[in-house]
Amino acid sequence: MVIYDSVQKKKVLFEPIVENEVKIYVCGPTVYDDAHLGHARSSIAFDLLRRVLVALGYNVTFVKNFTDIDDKIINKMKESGQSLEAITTYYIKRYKEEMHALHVNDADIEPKATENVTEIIHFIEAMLLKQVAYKTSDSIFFDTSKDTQYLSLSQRNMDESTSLARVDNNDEKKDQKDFALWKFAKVSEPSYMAPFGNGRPGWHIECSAMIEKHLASHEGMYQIDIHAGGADLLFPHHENEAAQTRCKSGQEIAKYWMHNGFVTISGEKMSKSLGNSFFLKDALALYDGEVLRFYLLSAHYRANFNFSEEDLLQSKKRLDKIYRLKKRVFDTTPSDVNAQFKQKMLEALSDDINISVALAVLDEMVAVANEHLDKNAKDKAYKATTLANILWLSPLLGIGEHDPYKYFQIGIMEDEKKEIEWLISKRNEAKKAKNFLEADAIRSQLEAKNIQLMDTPNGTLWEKVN
RNA sequence: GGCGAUAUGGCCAAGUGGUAAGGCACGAGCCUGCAAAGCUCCGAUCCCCGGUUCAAAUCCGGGUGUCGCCUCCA
Repeated sequence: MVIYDSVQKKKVLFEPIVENEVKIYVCGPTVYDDAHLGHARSSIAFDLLRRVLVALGYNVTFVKNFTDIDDKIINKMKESGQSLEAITTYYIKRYKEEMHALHVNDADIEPKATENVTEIIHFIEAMLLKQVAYKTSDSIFFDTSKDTQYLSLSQRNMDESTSLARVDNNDEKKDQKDFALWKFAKVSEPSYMAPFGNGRPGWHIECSAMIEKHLASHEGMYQIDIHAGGADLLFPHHENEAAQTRCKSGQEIAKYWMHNGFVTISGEKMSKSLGNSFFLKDALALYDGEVLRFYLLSAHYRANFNFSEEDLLQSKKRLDKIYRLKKRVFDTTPSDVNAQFKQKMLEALSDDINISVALAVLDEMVAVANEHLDKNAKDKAYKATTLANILWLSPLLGIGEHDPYKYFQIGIMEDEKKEIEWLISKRNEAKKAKNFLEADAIRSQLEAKNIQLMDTPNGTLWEKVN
């Protein structure tokens, strides 16, 4: 397996710290609002990474957190009058439902910041003891000057060109770069008891603490294999996490870093301030989750992804073809996966998740199978292998897992189905009587309802088309 | 202003030194009563300029465009 390490800025051979064991931590969402397409993209990207590593035989431990205490959530509390828990519980539930619709598997561990405050406090205490953190009147800050490696992750230079006075220079921070580990309690804001003063954790500290708790081996080894997240997290979030863990433990927090590219809409990044967020709930109301997954999956995870409905519908057609082939071979019992197909597929995915090549391998398999079945419709052994190929591939990519007949009938009610089938039988009678005018009239009638007919040797099939 | 990506046929998108994968759309054909589905065939010299090399989309230099990070952010 080769992956692109976003700190080394190149593809490197992936070698887990402990043979066959892979520990991955992905930065999850701050749960104060509905998830958008960007969350979907990131989740899908690393869900695929996880599936590939599992397929390659690794024993993967996958952790994704929920940030459930944060300024934005507190703002939401003030706006809505709801409790912190009510807000975060709601959005976590929504998030998980939407991820399931996208066929994103749950992480092995899904820690929440609020459930790890004790660990966070211990972490901060250790840093205070090592004097890499200091107290001001309202916060505890990390002292970036104590970390000689600071900024090594994002490789930026803030000393000279820090004329970027865009950051408000207030408080008693020793240095503009220092960041809050703990914010002391304010009236009407949630807070936790701590020996150094009641308050609540800053953003970056939770990940360091939870990684240590859930993934570190506790045998003096704090480093995990892969730390992943959106490209915007590299700085400052991951930089700060790395600094914290380095200063506390003397070790690097992660061996490899992976960052996914953004989803843009009309070429612009989605953001609150631009008001162009495309929420997942809205997307899922319009498109099937699997189609959305396949679309978001179809470009390399590091590339920026410009969302467009037109491209999504193009992408759907590609998925349709897989399901049509599945339909063709669905009545057989799967045998063994074609070894060459399997090898080519894993080869592509092992190259930093080269999904484009992987999908090309899949398309080739589909085309070759269709061609073969056109000429040898009764080749049961071939059908069995083809079905095996599809059934092997589906859980690897998280697509094509549905009943192929049902896939083409999404959104069709039972009584509607009966009517369609009744019309089809009427059309077939007309066809038998060579009454093609009537047969075509029925077909047009169905087409008007977005029902496409296909006459095959095994009878007339129908699909709902967009 | 600093830093980092990226620029491939109508659209989406691989490929990082040896004469451009794949998908969608388009066109032609096979199949079909006709369609649909499926299959076959058909299209690009890779943003511009200069350089290195026997050989570059692929390396180097200089431009231009687009996007992102530097502030919460997947």
